[in-house]
Amino acid sequence: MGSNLELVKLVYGSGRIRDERKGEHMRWRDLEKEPCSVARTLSIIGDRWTLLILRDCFMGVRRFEQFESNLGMTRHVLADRLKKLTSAEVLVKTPYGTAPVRQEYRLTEKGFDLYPVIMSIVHWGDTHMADERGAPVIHHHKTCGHHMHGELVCSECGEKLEARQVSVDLGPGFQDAV
Amino acid sequence: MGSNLELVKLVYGSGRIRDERKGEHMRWRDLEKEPCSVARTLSIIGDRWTLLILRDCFMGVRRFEQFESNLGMTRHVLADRLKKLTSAEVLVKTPYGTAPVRQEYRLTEKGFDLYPVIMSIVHWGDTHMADERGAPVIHHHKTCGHHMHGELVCSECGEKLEARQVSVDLGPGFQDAV
DNA sequence: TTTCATTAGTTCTATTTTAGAACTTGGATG
DNA sequence: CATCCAAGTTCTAAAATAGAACTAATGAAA
Repeated sequence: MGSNLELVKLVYGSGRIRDERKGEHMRWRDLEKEPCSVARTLSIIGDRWTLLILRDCFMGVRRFEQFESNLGMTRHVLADRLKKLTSAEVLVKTPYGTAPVRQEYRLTEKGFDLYPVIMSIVHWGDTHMADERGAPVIHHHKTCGHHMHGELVCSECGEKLEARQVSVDLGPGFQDAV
Repeated sequence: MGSNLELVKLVYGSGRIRDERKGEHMRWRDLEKEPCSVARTLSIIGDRWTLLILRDCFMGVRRFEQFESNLGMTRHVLADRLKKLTSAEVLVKTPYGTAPVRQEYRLTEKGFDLYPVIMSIVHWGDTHMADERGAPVIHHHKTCGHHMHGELVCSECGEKLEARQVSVDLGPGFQDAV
C-alpha cells in the first residue's frame, strides 16, 4: 500500500454507516458492516481478550477453567468471548466425556485460518518486545526440522512482502455509499 | 503448536504477575510484562482502535483530522492512541510545513514491521467475512505485477505454515516464576 | 445420605474505558 | 477585527471490564 489517499477516503472514509445516523461516531458493533476486511475481522478479534484466548486455543487449551486460570481474566468476560467466538464459528463447543459430561471449545477450520495472524503478532513481539535474552518461546517446524518464525510472502511470486511494494485498488466487494 | 499443555501452564499460566498481587485478575497494563510475545504485542495493538489507526497509516494517512474523519472515532480516544503509539515508537510525530506548522504521524521501521499483522488480518477478512461479491479491496504487488494476498511461510524452508506442523519450546527469554 | 468438590457457568456492584459533544489555543484568512 | 482551521483538551453519559460471590449439575467421600 503506497499512498492511496483518494482510495482511503472512498473506501474507509465513505462513512456509510455513520451517515445513516448523522453525526454519530462509529460504534464497535457497526464495524462488521464496513467495506474493509480489517474492520470486519476486528469486529471479531479486535477486543482486549479474544486474541489471547485464541493463542491458548492454538496451544491446545480447550476447557473453560483452563482458559480462566491461564489467562487470568474474569469468568464473566471469558464466558461472553467464548460465546461470541462460537457464534462466529471460530470455535465449536462440544460436550465430551460421559459421566461427567464436560464442554470443550475447539478451533474450527475458520479458527485455524487465524494462525497467520497470531504468528505475525508473535514474530513482531519477538523482534520488538523481547529483552536482551531473546524470545520467550521458540518455534520448531516439524516439516523441515528447523527453528523458525513466520514470514509473510506474496502468494504469487513468493517474495517477502514489503508494504511499499503493494498498492491497493477497489475490489468487487466494494460498494459505494448511496 | 500442537498440544503443548504443560508448556502452556508453565509459560502462560505461570501467573507471575498475578501472584504478586494475590488473587487479582490480570489487568491490561500488566500484559507487557508477561513472558509471551502475543501478550506483549497486544499490550500495544490489542485494543479496539489501534489496528484501525495503523491500517490508515499503511494507506498513507498522517494527520489528526484525517484519522478522525476516516475512522469515525472520538477525538479524545484518537489523541490518546496516537500518543501511546508514539511513545511505543510505532509512530513518530513530526511538525511539518511552515506557517501554519502542522503535525504528522508516520510509521517508524518498528511500525512498518506490523505490516504482516495487518495483511494477515486482511486476508482472513477477505476469506471469511466478505460477501458473495468478494473482497472490498484488492492488492497488487508492484514487484511481480500480480494481484495477490499475503501468505505466511516458514522462514527456513519457505513452505506454507500450518499450525499443526509447528511445536513450541521454551526460549532464552523465558524466565520461570520465583 | 449428607457433605464436599469440580466444572461451567450467571449475577451482582464498582471501576475503567469509550462515546458524544463542546470548548481551547495558536496561527492564518478575509 | 472576526472567522476559520488543525490539533488538541475537557466535560458528562453510556458501555465494557474487574472483582467477587452465587448457582446448578454431577460424582466422590465420609
